[in-house]
Amino acid sequence: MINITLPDGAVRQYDAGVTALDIAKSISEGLARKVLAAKVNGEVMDATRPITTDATLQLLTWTDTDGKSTMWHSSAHLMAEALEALYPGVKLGIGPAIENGFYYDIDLGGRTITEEDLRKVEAKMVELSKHNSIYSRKEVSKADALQYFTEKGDEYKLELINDLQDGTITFYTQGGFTDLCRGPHIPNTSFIKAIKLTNIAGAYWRGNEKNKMLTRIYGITFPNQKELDEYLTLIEEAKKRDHRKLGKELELFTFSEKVGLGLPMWLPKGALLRERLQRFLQEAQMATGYLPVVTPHIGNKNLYVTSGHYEKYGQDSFRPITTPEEGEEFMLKPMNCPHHCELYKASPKSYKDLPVRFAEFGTVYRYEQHGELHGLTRVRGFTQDDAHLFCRPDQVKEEFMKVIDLVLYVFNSLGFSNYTAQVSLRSKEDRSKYIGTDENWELAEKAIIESAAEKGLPTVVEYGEAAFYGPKLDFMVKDALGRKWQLGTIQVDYNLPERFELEYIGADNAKHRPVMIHRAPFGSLERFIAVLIEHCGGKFPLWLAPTQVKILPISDKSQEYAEKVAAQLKAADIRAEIDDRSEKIGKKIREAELAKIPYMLVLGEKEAADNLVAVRRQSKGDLGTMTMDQFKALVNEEVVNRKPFE
RNA sequence: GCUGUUGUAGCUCAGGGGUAGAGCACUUCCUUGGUAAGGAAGAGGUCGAGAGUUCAAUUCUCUUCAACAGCUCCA
Repeated sequence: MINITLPDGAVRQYDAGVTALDIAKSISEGLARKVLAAKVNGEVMDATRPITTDATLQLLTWTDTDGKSTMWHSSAHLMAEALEALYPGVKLGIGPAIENGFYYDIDLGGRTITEEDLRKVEAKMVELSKHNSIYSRKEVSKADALQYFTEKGDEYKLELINDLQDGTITFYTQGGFTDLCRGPHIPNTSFIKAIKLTNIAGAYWRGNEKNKMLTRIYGITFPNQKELDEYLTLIEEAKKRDHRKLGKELELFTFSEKVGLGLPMWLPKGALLRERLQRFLQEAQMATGYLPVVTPHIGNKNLYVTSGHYEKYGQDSFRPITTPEEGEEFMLKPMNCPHHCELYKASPKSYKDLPVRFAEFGTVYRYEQHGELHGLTRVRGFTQDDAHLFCRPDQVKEEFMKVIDLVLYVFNSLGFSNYTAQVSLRSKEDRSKYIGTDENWELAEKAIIESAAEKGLPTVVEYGEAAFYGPKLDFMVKDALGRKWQLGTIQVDYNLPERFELEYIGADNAKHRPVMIHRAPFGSLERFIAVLIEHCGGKFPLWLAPTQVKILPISDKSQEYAEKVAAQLKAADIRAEIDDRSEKIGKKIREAELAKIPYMLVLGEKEAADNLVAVRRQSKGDLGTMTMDQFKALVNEEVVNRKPFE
């Protein structure tokens, strides 16, 4: 007999070799029907695997993340089975579960697959799922595994098997389909009730752009149709919040093919929003000892040779600008750090001067590959809310933590609560792409890891994500469709100070090297605003709204009063516009609602007679009448407290 | 950059080998209306660009440019 400890602490006894599914059955039949997989001693495995020793057991169902991903992984196998049935000879790459659903990379040998084909594959999957095929696990020797896929003629699987250790290889079979797979899987295909293949895309084999591009089919499955419908509705809703769509509708920004790809242009309303954000951060920075600086948009090529950026990015960047004079080359500024290093050198520094904090909203230009461009989140010209802190080694941690505070202040003020803090370190394998000594890197990595830990940030560590000159702490936020974007970033850098030979005179009257901290709480104004738009669905907090109040006279008779009210609001620093068209009040309200203007003032003869305003709140409706002073106080209170728009 | 999809009026989209249509927006006129669309008339497009096939191309073919999805990349 073995002891099985359940999540509630209860211990039950079973014969050795019992399966999680058996245990579920012993608890209740209803539970057994829902079990997708099991977590045994912390490891997720098939609910049908025998358990032979004492263990802790958690039964995984659809409500568990691991339960979902097990089902989606099994769904990928089901899709592969359907694909083999419909497209004999198809070769399979990998087919994992992802955050929302699964995909399988396939090689159709020159054939293409269309959206309509996906519907056929879906239908085949539904048909196969009804066979209630069991997912059965089998351990195989490397030789047998190689033989199986050699006969099948699937070179991708052979490549995968060659990288595996003999004795660790397992196959899973359901229906007529067998795949190389570590598992785990759901007990049988009947759990998969609702299926949607969402899209087709290309993906390089093993993520390497030198390799062949396979066809990737994405899909998602659910245990019932209702949940699938809800999911699809959610996606539709999310698309309505897309910043590219809202940016156009709310007249915030635009692009022009003639101006160039990835070069956003800000329309008046968007520019106003940008300026509000800029002023907000400037004020916070002035309060914490930053000094504003301004540097030019171009820099001599030698500046970037010194910094190392030219060697690293010169070939993949905008080409240098040449002058009529021979031999002079300038580059569009792709970052502000080298300029700031030279600013630091403008005067000798004492240890008493440090830290020096140079801040600049610096517009930079980077040649991003065509296919990477994406709305405002990935562009070729953008403005960083950049600053460089030059400090003594003993000040690094304190300064770093103050920057974390500033980033969190910015995020909190805008209601960004679901970020992840990512510690981006060097790749463990390939170190050739980084500059500087191991010693400096270790110092920098240590400073970041310790600071983040002391601030209690929930962090994830990613290797290979560091900048070439130093590690980073990145604040990642998701857009409407769940794509992750890096917003705030803080980087510790021991390398550029060395390359630029930055110095300060210490208390010992000797020269020392300062440490540099790069930081940008927004990341870039463009990307930050993109994510902000998607977060609030275009309903900006009042303090940021380009137009805060729309004044809606009921008829021409109230025009004069409307203008008087507008003048008073302007004097109170409230951004208001009058809708003086000869339209009915219902239409004016509808359009102001759709434009997501926070407040509407409906003004007719009644209001004019009593010197009042009838206030309407966007998406909330009529708030009744009040005096101008009351309305101004209402607005002011909301602005000062930076209340989020509900 | 790679794979796939798309490109028709300012916007959202329909159409289709015989040189184009709707709704909204826009202009003018009527209407002066009290909390999510008042009415009428008008104007607006070399159907992304180039080449080919054809008596004839916006429609078919090829090339190219751009957008979108994903991959790769991101100082």
